[in-house]
Amino acid sequence: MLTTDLLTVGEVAHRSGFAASALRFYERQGLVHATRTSGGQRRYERNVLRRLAFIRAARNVGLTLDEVAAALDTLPDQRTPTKEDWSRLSRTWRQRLTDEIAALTRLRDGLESCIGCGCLSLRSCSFSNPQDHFAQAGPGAALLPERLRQPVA
Amino acid sequence: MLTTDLLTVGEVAHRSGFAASALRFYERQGLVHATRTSGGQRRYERNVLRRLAFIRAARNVGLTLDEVAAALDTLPDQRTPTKEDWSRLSRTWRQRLTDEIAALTRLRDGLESCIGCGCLSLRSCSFSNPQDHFAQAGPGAALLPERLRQPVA
DNA sequence: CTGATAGTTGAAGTCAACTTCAAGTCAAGG
DNA sequence: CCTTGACTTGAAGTTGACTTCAACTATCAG
Repeated sequence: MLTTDLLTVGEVAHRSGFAASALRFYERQGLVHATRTSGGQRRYERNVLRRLAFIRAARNVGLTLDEVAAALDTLPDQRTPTKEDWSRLSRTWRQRLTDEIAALTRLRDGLESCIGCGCLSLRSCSFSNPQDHFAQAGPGAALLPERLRQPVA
Repeated sequence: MLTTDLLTVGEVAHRSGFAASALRFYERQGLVHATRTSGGQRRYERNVLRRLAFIRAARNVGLTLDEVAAALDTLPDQRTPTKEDWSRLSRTWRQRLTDEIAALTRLRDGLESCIGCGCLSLRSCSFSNPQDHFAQAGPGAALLPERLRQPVA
């Protein structure tokens, strides 16, 4: 490979929309790879852009970076996803989105039927208790899948 | 008011589904209030349960605690929300849910039309670039409203 | 060759919403 | 009175996904 078409971190940052610091972070996490110049600076192959696009898309769907890493690991030898991979992985994502949409819709419709009833504290209120079970959420960031499981006593 | 119907933090925790530590945290944040025994232990009035149900419902919709606090502040003199208040506030929530559902649906439909096309890196891919603008997200937890705005370059 | 611009590192900070901890104090049944 | 379980506090830790910082170093147009 010629050095001619290698990208600097700044170029990749600009073209991918990720901050340079995020690219360094992703590298530490093993999500992307870069070669180095003799002076130690990163040089990226062009296909990193597609890989980053894949990462961003996965993040948009709500995958954690660990999940993204796992997904990328299912690809033989770290290659950038092909059409087939994309199709396979995106089917899972579609299901995830569908589930989230369904959960949000249930929540909204429960709210709809609750407006004006003031029944917040009742167990029968579908808005307060969208999933009918008493899961305890852990600490940390409130992600969508978690917050759809919070019932009211 | 008689001391008879005041609740301990453990009782409130059990009946509200919030951990006792969360109740203490909410008190520091000014979201709930408790009187104290001569020995310094918390005693809650029964209506705190409705207030907590309100908080949980708001959290389920995706409001931050700051937003919940702001919402509770719109209630005259710290009283527990009435039917009217609940109705008023929940109308805003409904819109929020509707927006989130719409955003997720757009995302999924974009994905749908992209399956098999492998077009991830193209600007025209509605899945990679759901909002057609180039917003930079801040740090911190990936919340739903944020992650729907992440485009791919 | 030089100066501006861009890149390097590890460590520490950020944010939200809590939880966990250590070291002790209170309440109440027996 | 005593024991046991519930309660108290402030400080620090947790999680995920990064960002910021300080103190250098590399690259390259002119």
